[in-house]
Amino acid sequence: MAEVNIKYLAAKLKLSPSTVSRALNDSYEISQPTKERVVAMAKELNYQPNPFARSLREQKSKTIAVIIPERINNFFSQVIDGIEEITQEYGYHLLVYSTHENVETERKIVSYLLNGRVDAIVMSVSSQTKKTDHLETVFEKAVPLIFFDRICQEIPTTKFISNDYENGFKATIHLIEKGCKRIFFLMLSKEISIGKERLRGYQDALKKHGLPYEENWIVQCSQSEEANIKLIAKILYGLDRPDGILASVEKLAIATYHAARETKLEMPKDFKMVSFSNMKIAGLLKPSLTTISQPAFEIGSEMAKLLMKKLTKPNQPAFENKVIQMPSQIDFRESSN
Amino acid sequence: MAEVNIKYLAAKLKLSPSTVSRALNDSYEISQPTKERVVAMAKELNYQPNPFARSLREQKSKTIAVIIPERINNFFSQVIDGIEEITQEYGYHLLVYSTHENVETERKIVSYLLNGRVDAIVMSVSSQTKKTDHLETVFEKAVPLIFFDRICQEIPTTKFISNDYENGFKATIHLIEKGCKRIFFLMLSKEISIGKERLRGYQDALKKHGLPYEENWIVQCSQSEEANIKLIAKILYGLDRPDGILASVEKLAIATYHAARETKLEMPKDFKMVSFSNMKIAGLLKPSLTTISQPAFEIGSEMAKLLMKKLTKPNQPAFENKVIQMPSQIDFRESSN
DNA sequence: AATATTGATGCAAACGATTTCGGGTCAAAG
DNA sequence: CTTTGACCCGAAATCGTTTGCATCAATATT
Repeated sequence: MAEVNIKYLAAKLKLSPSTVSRALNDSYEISQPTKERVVAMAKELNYQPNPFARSLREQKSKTIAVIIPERINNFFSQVIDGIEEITQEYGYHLLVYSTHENVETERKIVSYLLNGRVDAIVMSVSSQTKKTDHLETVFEKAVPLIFFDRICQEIPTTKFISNDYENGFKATIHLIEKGCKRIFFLMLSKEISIGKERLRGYQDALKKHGLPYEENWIVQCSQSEEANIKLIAKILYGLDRPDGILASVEKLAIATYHAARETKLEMPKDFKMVSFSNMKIAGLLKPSLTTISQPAFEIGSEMAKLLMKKLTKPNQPAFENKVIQMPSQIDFRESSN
Repeated sequence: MAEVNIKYLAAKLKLSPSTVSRALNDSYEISQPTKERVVAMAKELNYQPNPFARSLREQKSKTIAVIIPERINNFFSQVIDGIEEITQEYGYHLLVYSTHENVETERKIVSYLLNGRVDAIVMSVSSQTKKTDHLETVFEKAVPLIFFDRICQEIPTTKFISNDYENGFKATIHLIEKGCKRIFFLMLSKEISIGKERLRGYQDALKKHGLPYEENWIVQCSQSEEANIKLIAKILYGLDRPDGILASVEKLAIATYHAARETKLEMPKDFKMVSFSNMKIAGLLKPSLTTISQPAFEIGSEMAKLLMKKLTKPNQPAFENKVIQMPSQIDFRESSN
């Protein structure tokens, strides 16, 4: 408990706390010899400035909050790795929260962060998020905010996504070219942005090829893995079952694999599938999965660069209200062949 | 910027800051009507106490650091989910750091945390960690510390692992029973604790069945995925190639899948494999993978419970120097059949 | 030679909360 | 009529930094 603080250091050096502080911060007001003396003593006593005192005084925390819908997800893990890559250089810390796709949790987390605990928030909204008043509050309180992947269009700030529309389109065209006529679209929720964009791409691709589609081809799944498997299995059992599936998120592709096992249907013979996914082992699945993978790490590092610029340089403007698209990569594999 | 603080609240209510503080903290010294008036006003103005002022005064941060070797790993993600499940009930925050299996990074991270920024540290050491002086410093500074999975025996605190020895043993026996005679053991590094325990189990199982093994059957892999694939492929190409593999961590099992592709060898025909892994989709691989999966979520939540007890109750003793084992589960699948 | 300037340092206030100490009121008890 | 104690509240110190302003000596300027 005998913490070595700046006062203790000052006493040891027979200087005032202010001089010590300035010396450690390399102020021009302090003479070179004094600086060296102070720095040496600080090192010797292993002095570590108290972060809270500093934060209180400076009104900044050197901490950034990252809010994601789920942790067990390669995409989000990679994004965080990308963020950390940049922020750690600047000595920033990362508070990571998972909403577990629950809006109430999301609201609670956000409310914890409005008191200055973090200097900025990076988030991907939950699939249940429809009302966005809690996010507007963040914006109004002038806490720098960046969205990625699951973005919130209503808030005028910078958002990072990949070319979702284009890839929804391309993936659908790919399935069509492979001979699919009845392509179903699996999505988590009508609310989330990426779902919508990918869906638009899907719809436009069908339209372009003059393929009609039924409303019930657009399947809304839930949070429960089991329920999703059941739902998809039911669809696969149906008389009017799909010969192609576009899964808008990884977990639905996995549910489809399980459903295919249950129904004893085989990809790509009985139906083909393409999925948005950042799974590294997509190529090792049976059958290997055709994926559209986002540049997750780069999305993270780009966001962090933007943040660091804003937070470490003086007089930075607020984030522009724009959407930055980073291209995904499509890897064709057995599941759609 | 017009932050509503306790002084502002006090002025509005024509009370002193101390009374407001007491009222909000439900002190017995404040009359019921006053309390209600204060709480109502606080709610109306959406007052949020400044966390740094509080932390500075209270000398605690309500924040816990979680340090893991890598983020893109189901096991660690699940552990963090388990930790969060408990800590969020208590209003604690989680700072998450990845060492990327790098000791230097680990040292740096740890040094950032010695100034009171966090109330406790939960960690799994990097595979490169051999010298442990930086961890001893944490212990000496009396920052509560818990290890899990990759533990550090030298530090006298509580550690959480699963029954690694037993499972290394069982997995090896299983391979032997399936007819394997030349079982190789893949590990990340000789340093890490779990590797050692799992290795002991492997060795004892062989010994029990009177099977000799060569020193070079114990394969030390690296951090580079590519290098690992090459190394394993080379082993599979060898004349004295294995007919069984026990992978002590998930990423080596995956590397083995890739190596098998390269060498055109097929599991389980040409060789069988069992791996420690928390992959959810082990059953969807080709071939599906026999796994030993740790109760990751429970390890996380148990650690968090212990932490919360220590941090929220008065006069708690330091963590006992003991290792708590939580049983893993083995799922037999095609790869070892 | 008197004054202005510069350089190096110290004093004290501030950041926003909690808490120790102490003061005042009022009713019941002595 | 005083004493006691319960009850309610405010002033001020405190946590560890940073920083505006004051101080004081030495040097530069006129």
